[in-house]
Amino acid sequence: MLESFERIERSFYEREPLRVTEELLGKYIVRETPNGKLVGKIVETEAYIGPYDKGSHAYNNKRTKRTEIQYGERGFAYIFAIYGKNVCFCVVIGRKYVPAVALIRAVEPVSGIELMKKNRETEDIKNLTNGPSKFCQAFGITKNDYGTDLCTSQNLYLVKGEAIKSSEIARSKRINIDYAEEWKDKEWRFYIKNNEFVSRF
DNA sequence: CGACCGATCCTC
DNA sequence: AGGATCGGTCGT
Repeated sequence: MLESFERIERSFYEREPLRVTEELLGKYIVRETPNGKLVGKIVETEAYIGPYDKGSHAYNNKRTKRTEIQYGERGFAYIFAIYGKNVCFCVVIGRKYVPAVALIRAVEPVSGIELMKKNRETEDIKNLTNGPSKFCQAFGITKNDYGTDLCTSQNLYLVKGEAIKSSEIARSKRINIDYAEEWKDKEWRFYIKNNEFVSRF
């Protein structure tokens, strides 16, 4: 299935942010753990483009300890805590000093499903990875993974997958950013049509 | 150091 | 539809 298992190189991320966000669909995220390997196919993403996007943590170039990684090179992991126990996983896709990230909102479980069930404490496959924090929980992603270089890490990385036809891709407004004023209506969310692991239909 | 609040999830 | 839950951030 993953014969090629070719890691995504940095040049993939070094392109126009919305295009990268869309083309992450169909790629695979791999997590190596002492208890086994977890693999998921990315089925839903969102773009956050800091300098002018009021939905972004780095809006107006806000630079704090949390957002610092967004100001570095592309292909690194931006992970943030939200609502207590939860974290979300993003990939830095803005060129140096220009904060921008692609949020991975949902993946389709591919392998390591038993371990995902254990991590999520549920047997319901549909409920393992169909949300940004659910997927992180299933994959054991924590704040410790903040700043990981996805192009060189042995524990957490992205690999090439099937190209998704544009006719199979849907686009919409982003989720849960009502505070973002005029930017909340930007259609910067991408997902694979009719995929049952997308967070919301 | 206290207060506010969220790129969510879960249960009702 | 509403509560849980706590780290990041900022103001005092």
